[in-house]
Amino acid sequence: MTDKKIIPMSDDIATPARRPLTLRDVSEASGVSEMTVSRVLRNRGDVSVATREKVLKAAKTLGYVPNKIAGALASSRVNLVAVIIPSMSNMVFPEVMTGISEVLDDTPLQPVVGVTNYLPEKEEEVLFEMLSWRPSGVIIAGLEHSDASRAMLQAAGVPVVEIMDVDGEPIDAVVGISHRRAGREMARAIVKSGYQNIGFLGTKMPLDHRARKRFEGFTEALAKEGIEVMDQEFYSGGSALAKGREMTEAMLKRSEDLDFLYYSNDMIGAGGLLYCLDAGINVPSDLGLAGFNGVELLDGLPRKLATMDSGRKEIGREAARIIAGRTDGSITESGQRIELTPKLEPGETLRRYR
Amino acid sequence: MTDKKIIPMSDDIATPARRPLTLRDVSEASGVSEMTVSRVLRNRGDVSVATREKVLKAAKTLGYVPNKIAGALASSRVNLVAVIIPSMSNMVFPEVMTGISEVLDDTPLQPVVGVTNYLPEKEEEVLFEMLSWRPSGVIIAGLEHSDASRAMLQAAGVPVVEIMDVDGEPIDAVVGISHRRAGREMARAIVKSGYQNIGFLGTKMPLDHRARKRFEGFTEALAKEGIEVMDQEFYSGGSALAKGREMTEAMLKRSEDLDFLYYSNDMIGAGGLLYCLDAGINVPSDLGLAGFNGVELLDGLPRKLATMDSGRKEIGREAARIIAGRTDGSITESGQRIELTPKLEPGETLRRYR
DNA sequence: ATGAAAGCGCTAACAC
DNA sequence: GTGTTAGCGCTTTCAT
Repeated sequence: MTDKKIIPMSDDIATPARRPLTLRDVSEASGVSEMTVSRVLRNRGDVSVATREKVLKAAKTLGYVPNKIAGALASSRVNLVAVIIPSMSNMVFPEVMTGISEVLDDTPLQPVVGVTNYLPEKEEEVLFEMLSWRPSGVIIAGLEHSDASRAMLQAAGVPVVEIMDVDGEPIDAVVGISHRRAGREMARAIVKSGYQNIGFLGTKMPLDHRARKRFEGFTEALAKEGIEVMDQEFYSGGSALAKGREMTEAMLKRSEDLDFLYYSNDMIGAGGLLYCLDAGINVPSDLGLAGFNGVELLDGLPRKLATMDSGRKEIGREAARIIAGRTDGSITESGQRIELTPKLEPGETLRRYR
Repeated sequence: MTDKKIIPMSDDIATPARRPLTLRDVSEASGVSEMTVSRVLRNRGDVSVATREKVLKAAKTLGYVPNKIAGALASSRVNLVAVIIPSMSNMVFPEVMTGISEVLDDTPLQPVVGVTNYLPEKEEEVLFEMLSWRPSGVIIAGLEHSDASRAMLQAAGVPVVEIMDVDGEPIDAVVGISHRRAGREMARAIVKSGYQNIGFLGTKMPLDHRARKRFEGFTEALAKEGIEVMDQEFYSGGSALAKGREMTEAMLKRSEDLDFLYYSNDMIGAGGLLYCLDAGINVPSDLGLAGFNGVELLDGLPRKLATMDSGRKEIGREAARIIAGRTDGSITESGQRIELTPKLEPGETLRRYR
């Protein structure tokens, strides 16, 4: 085998399709008009089985991927739903997304996520960016938005669902829980269980309006019982579990009389719980603990933390249902309001609850 | 004041802009041609300060939001990067996203996420959907794709970066760690620490190729030392922490001689650790434990779990850098390969390491 | 520094 | 059942 044939590698073969394929390519390959090709590819209108198959075959062999940009411009229909949330890394929004996806998966709609990091300016940016894609609807966390953001949402001319929170004035539809009420109910449950000296531990987040509202509801309900929060501390950054641990230790050391700690989220609550167990503190008889959110992630802790389920998945589902319904015309009204009930989960860190 | 003027509320005022505003509206409002308005709004070309301000003012008062659909079609430039990942709910991909966003935030590019749930068919769907928006690049988890998916990626004519894993044949660029090597190194560290009777606990996920490769590397390295995995178990669904707990208990009960447990991820590892501490098992002297991923979330556990950092954020960053560089022309080559080194974090659950 | 014309790739609306 | 025509709202290109 001395004389091997040398086959030059053509660039055209090595590098596939520089120019993305268009309908026209499929049209030419199948000998069917662009319009009919378009019909086949979208399952619109009547097309004979014969041509349909010709087209499908051509599209497949060419590897045609339709250009939604052009389609959207021509039809002024964009099957995207903008979902704007403050953060992706805590446990709550992934669950909301799950709920949204569950519902949208049965529709032509697709969620697109934007993250604001709890910053109003960033929210404006993200919103502007997303609206410039002309989505079919917007799902946005919270009721507090800058004037500019509210104006954009109003002018967008598409359904807007504000989620998570119902304490405030919605722009259009709203799905969530009352965080004020959640705070109040937790306060009542704690007092009912016989605790009196209550500490609060939370995130240092002036822009986390929902945490703030819970705290307000909490202190308000305590005030009605003549109780004041005995000690409080706020953190920012770092691992929530570790922070919960540290803050709990610090607080218990400086305020020895505390018999209950209310955490603004389950993760720091879990950290606190782990600290208490390590330190040999008797939970819940000497010290009660409660968090917020009801994150499944934490099932498996030595003791189940008392918490209040915020119904995140359900919120996502309901919001998506509203968008889907109003997009496909099955819902014609606007401004719907769905208030879910936060559910107390007493767990094992709340003494003789009831 | 008996004769109040009654000002009828016009629909035009109450209901803002049914029709989204166009460049033309801004043009008319400002008395500047559409073309110049476009230039101002994109900071392209020379425009006199006077007209620039006229235009900006008109755009702002009208509340104009540009239509990217039209812009993208006209310019055939879409500043989106498709990011395709198997799951959003575990701790790993949110971190990858953080890395990606960090880098893309300094560019005009924007990530758009699609989730495949570890299903190849779903991956195909999501990919098709995303490519139909003609993104500027694709970041996709893993090296295993269906033929159709590979074909689409190849034909897309945009930079493709496969992330997380480097054990296999990339389509174009690749950024990740060798999971086989991660498994091998963990095996060696365990043996070096004097453990002999090793159990494995993982997810029942035939489609999680990276977990599979780790396991393969692990057993391979053990085999070299003449050691076989003594017991193994796989779970699916439920809270990872709780599952780790249950599985650990079950395994330790049926295989009493075990002196080490290797978990396929940190969450089930943490569950196992919590069980052991509850059960009064001496960790790490009687039983060693290790997980995988290095999730910061778990800092704050009673004992720091041995793990191997998979460098998720860095992977995200590097992938984004490649896409950004190739999009803006500062990188012209393709097919780059970046292998990061998984870093062993011995924590406190690995006896006399070294 | 500004404007006019053409067209991106597709679909709505209307023929046939 | 299939084809033709005219845009969708922008940007490119070329003219002025």
